[in-house]
Amino acid sequence: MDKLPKNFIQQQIIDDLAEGKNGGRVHTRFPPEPNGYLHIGHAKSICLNFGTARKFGGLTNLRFDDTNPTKEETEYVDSIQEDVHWLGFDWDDRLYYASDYFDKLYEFAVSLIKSGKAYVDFQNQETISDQKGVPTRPGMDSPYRNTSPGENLEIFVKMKDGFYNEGDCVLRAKIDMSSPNMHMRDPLMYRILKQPHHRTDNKWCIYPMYDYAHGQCDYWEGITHSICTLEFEVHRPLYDWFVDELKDSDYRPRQIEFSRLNVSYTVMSKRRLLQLVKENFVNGWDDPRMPTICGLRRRGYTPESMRAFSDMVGITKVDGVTDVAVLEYCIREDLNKRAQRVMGVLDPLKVVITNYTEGQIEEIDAINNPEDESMGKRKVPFSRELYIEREDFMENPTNKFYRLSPGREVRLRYSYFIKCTEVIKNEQNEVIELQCTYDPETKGGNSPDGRKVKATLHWVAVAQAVKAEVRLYDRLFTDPDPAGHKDKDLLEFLNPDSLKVLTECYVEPFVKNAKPLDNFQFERLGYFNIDPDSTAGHMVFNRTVSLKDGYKK
RNA sequence: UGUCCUGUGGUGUAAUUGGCAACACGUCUGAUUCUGGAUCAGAAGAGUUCAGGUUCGAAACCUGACAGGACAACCA
Repeated sequence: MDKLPKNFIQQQIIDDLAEGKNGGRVHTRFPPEPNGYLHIGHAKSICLNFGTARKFGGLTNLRFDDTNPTKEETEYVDSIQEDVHWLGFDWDDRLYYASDYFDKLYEFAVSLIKSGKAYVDFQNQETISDQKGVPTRPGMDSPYRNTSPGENLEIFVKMKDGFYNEGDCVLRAKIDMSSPNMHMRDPLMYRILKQPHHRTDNKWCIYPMYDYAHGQCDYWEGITHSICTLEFEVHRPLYDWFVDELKDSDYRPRQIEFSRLNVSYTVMSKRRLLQLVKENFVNGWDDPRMPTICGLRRRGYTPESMRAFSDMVGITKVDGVTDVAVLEYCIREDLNKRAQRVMGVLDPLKVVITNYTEGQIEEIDAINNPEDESMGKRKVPFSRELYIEREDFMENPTNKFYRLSPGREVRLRYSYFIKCTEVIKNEQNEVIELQCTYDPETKGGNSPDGRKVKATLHWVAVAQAVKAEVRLYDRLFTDPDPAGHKDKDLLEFLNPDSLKVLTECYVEPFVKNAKPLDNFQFERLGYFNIDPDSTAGHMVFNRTVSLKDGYKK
């Protein structure tokens, strides 16, 4: 984590340091608005902010950007802190809220009014908007633009004291109505919202706008590098304008923008994620199909894999879409080294070993993780009646299929070679059972005569297996860039098969005392974890990601 | 008919700041293997959006096009 790949932001920090700016300090902040759950794009920003500061021996604050009480809730504040911690980062005692600065922001507004740089505008929203003009044409001055500072101050105090109603008036900065940058055309600083705030309750009825609050909060916290996403690029002159009015030393925070993360086959905007939750297209913010941090956590992703992903995608100003395969690579790579192996059958087909003694049970040695010897071994029960994966049998095998078929010998992992002698079907001509013979000489999985088999199958013993529910997830959308079509609604691309619930699955008894979120590899199938819905009597697994499959039909 | 930003293999990034385009994912071979996984070895795939210019030399600098994005919430 300490040696992130070099990127343009680090280069700028190096340059700033070389110029001796800010006394050699590096101080960043992660400033979410508590209006939703964090997603993997935020994870990238968290890793960038905390990781960059750490690299330069600096600090990172967590700050809730809570300037709009109509959208913000304590539920989100709590989940955000949980997610940042889970990712492996800590802000020590530097937890801040924009609302901590409401008094100071008010005082600063008063000083701007006194120096004639802010005024109260009583026009309605539509009129103000019309006067702003359009990007290609200059705007017009408001008739309230030249109200005297004294009068403005009097009005602003009344605004704060609740004398006016929502929409009656706003406080605006007096900058430049003909600026080519729309954000400089006398931007709003305060609006009236007669709404309780999740932290300040009813103390305020005027609330600062983001643009008026952010740079000042950065300044008061001693932030040196205020990293945000590209859409704030055009806000930077305004950020600088307020900081210039405020600063009283050489220190100044600097805003740097990078491109937000997009991942193929999913969406990354809080608004759209909220829609998926509210309209029940998913089962909540932590639905394992969601790109939210809590969703990915529930799905089985580890903090390590998410940090690795964050490092891999890099930091630039280029708009693009990262292939979800990169994310999947990161979790496979991590879990391959760490996950406990176990055998589980998702679509069971019964196998009876006709020459195996009825009632006999053998405890077979199995390796817990071939990538990590220190994880040791476990015992797996073997008996006459087993389940194998239905797709591991083909009655009339194609030439690329080398698993079980009539007359063919394969290995059951860690146990014996078996040969299929008979296929039993029901009236619908469906295969319901296989009769096989085993070779007692092949115990442990190798034949003393050196004969080879082409396939090794996973299996579980019928009587000892734990019955489980397994939830298989597929991409939420069928289009690589579902939000990227101007003419089409995102919902048109919802994948109807993004969730498949299997209720007749069997897993070896080893998993019995596992806890929610524990990761496993089901051999030959993929990585699975225990869903929090799981109970002692009803185990529920999520498939985090399948194994790479080299078998092409 | 504005301002700002961005254009490098399929994808994401890199190129020590002007020195014959590198890495990762993905894809495809082969070896190996009691996971069709992992591992190992290798391959294909861009001449850097285009056109000019500066230079011994340009992905990088300049000019001009073209393409994409952001900006006209009392959202952040």
